[in-house]
Amino acid sequence: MALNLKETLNLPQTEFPMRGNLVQREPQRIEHWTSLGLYEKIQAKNTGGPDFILHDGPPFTNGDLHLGHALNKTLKDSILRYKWMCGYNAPYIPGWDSHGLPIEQKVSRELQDAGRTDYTPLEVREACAAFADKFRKIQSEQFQRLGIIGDWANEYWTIHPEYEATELETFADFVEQGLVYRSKKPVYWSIPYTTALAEAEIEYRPHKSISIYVKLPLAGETCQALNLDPADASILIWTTTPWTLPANLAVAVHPKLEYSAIKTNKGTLIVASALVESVAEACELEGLETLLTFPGSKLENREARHPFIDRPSPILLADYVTTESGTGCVHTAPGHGTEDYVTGINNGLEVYCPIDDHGCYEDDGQVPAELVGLSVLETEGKPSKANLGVLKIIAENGSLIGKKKLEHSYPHCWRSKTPVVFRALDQWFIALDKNGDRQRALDALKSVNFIPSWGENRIRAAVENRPDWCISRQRTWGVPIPAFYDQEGNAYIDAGVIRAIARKVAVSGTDLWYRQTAAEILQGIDLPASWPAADQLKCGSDTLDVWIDSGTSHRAVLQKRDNLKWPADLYLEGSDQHRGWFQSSLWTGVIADKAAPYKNLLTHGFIVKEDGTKLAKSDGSARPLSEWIRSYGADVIRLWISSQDYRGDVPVSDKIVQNVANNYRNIRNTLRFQIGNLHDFDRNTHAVPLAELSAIDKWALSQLASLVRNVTEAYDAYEFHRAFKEYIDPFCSNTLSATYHDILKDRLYTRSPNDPLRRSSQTAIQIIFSVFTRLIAPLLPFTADEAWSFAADDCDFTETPIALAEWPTVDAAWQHPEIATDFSALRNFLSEFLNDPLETLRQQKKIGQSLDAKAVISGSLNHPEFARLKKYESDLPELFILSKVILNEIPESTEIEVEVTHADGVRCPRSWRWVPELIETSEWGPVSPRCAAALEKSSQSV
RNA sequence: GGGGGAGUAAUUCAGUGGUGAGAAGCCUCAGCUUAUAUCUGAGUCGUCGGGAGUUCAAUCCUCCCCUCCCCUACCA
Repeated sequence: MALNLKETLNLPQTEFPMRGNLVQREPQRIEHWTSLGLYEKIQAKNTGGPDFILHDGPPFTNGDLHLGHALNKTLKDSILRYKWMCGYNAPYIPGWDSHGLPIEQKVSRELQDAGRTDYTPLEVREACAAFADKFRKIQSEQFQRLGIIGDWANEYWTIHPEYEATELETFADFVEQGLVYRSKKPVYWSIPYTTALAEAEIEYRPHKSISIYVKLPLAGETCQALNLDPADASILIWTTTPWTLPANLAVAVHPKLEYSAIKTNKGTLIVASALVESVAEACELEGLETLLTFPGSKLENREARHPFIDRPSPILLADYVTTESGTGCVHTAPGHGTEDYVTGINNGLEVYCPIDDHGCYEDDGQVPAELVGLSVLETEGKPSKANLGVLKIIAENGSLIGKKKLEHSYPHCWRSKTPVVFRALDQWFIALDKNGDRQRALDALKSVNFIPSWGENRIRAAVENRPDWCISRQRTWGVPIPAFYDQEGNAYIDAGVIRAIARKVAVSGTDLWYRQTAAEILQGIDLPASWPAADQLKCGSDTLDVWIDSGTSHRAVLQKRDNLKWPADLYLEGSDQHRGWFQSSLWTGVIADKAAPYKNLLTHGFIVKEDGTKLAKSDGSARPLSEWIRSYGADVIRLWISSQDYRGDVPVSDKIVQNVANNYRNIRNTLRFQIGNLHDFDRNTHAVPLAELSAIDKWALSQLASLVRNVTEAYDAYEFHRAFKEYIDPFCSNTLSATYHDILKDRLYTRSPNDPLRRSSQTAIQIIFSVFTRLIAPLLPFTADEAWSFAADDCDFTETPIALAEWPTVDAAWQHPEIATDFSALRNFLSEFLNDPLETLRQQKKIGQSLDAKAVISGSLNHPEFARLKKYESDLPELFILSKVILNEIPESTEIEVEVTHADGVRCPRSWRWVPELIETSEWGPVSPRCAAALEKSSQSV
């Protein structure tokens, strides 16, 4: 009876489920890890090991996590899990960044929606703190759901009082070094957020500007000097920001460029000679006649008049003027541009900026009445009222002679997505060149290792190019700039005072600044002699740029905690952080600690759609992380991350993740097969000495040795996608599933439980399983731990999780180079010479499985391939999964000939192998002699 | 405008100056029913982004072009 016979086979037995059911089961494992205190156990295990400090970049706590967060934290987690298994002392302190404009904006809106309009700064801050706390908790849970292990109980947070205190102390260092200054300079200004912005808060987006050509009439003396008719002679400027015209104080020309005075139907115009043609086209000029040409230097000290305000606009020389676009005569508004500012300062012009905090023209007596109050802010791509107002004026007075739309990239506020304006106002800055800090920063980068290497260029460029750091923000949700002002508005700032305040902040947080008067804050603090009395002072209302918050983390965390050290071994963030956190941390490190706070800088790209374009909420491609986890489970998402080359952009789609889910299932079932076949194997009593293993098992262990070496090497280089795609996945599907396991079924299932060959293979499987699960544990922590539990304790949740295991190393006894070479050659022989004929027989319905066939291979022992076959003659039926392999020696032949036919004899109903004859057994009926012996042994042992 | 990265099977990744460009995988067919929502075999799929050049020979080298991504910028 076949059914009875099936019961005599040693089939795999395991409760390890074929399907992971990850979505439901993973959370249970997290609970188990937490209740075990897994993180603490790992730290305890590795105390005294070599240090590896990965410093976590703090995500901003203003919403749910998305795949980008998952990419970042998963990479960190995989690295740390690997390092932990390797014995490194590597504490992981997750961090959070919570100050800043986006939260404040959302909270303000919520307050307004609730009908509140009169809230105090303190109320806003409290609401912001509550908001940040809510999302800190949500994000923490979502990260942990991904399997991220860390010291979640001792996370760092930029709004913790001690953290804020360190930040202020760092700021005191800056002040002490004389780097902090206050100045009226043009800065990026976000109108919706009514605040200055830093470089890192700018993003370039396409923008449609109205570019205009405007005549500025030349002063009489200038016309005389050039011998032009004062009635219609003007200098022609070009600008893409009409609203800056009221702030025009000068026109800049290049001293060495050639300029022409041209008679046209729209008056006599001065433009750069090289641009006459393009200007004529853009302004539809006719009847051109060049009156004279001269170098720009000839215009020095000459004067034009503002096109609609009664004041002069001197002509100045500047080297940056080009003939790439425009007219070669540059509209200069020192309050609205960096270069304009410099030119203005050099020529004694006022830093004039008649725009208020909300982007509206002020009534300063100079701005035309019809413009006062108009906003320069563009909404939904429509021209601003200010632009329209200016256009109207210059169109009416005839100074506008050309107008053209121009699409170009323009700086925008990263949060509100509106165009920023350059606006000069009093702000705090950090001087980056004063003490040679920029050069020190660049030097410090030389000692940093970049992965990938091109990261160095990126941060180097950011450091080289950034102007002095504008650090003041007109916001309340942040760390206040500890500056005081007297009644005349003079600012007072002092390192000693700041440090004393920091000590108070360490206890009560920076709310202190908003709760107390200046006199109260300064109570008990010695003021510098030059300061007025404390009761004469007011607290400033600006807060520090949030990049100082997060940029101080290495000081607030690495330097303050006993179990950490400075500098970090590794920072790992998205490539946008080259100009963000990487850079701000570098500056604070170089200024305050004279060195970079990191030794290695690893960056990853961004998640994009399958077609390489950005994710968007509108088409559903920007789903929150929780949805992905709900669909696939954390391990599949993690495996997807591991399979991607993160150095570039990382594409994602359901199809892509589903492909990875296929790989996942293959790995899972391969593990299941191994666990199931080890159910009756006790390593201590059944293991066969490695030297006595059968050849096929020695081959498998050789493959394992290569795998360990290759995967370890890939992990050391943080190249998870190579580890997985190049080594782990092929090992699993080719080496194990398609080859080794397939071959082993016969011996594992049909031989008696204690048969030496069966025990030999179980010995090898046990080793492979133990090693393989550890190799994948950093990538697939849930599945590896689940399998580990079943194998170790035959339960779902072991008390000694795989994360506590040691990283596997190669045992010299696994290596059998000769067998490895021979067997791969023999398997090649199978696929090259045997599979085709087998498939033909199968198509002809002559055989089903390959065990129904036999092969006759003829050749000479002089032929190396035939000699190799001969060498492993007894292994061949197993290796080829045939019932019989006959080697037919033909001494003189030069070729190997193969004949595959249906096997002879009768089919054993138990092992399905064809044998010459069956033996009758009393209990089981006729079976092959080998099966009969196996059955007898089994019944004896029972 | 400048700089960097990338373009190889639906997809994710390998790879090499030289006979038929690989792995996984998708799809189709078949086998097994003793890993069975698993496993095995076979077939299919790519003008190796386009064009030109160097070479006996190019997917790989050179040049030009196209597309995508990132960074950067004083287009005033």
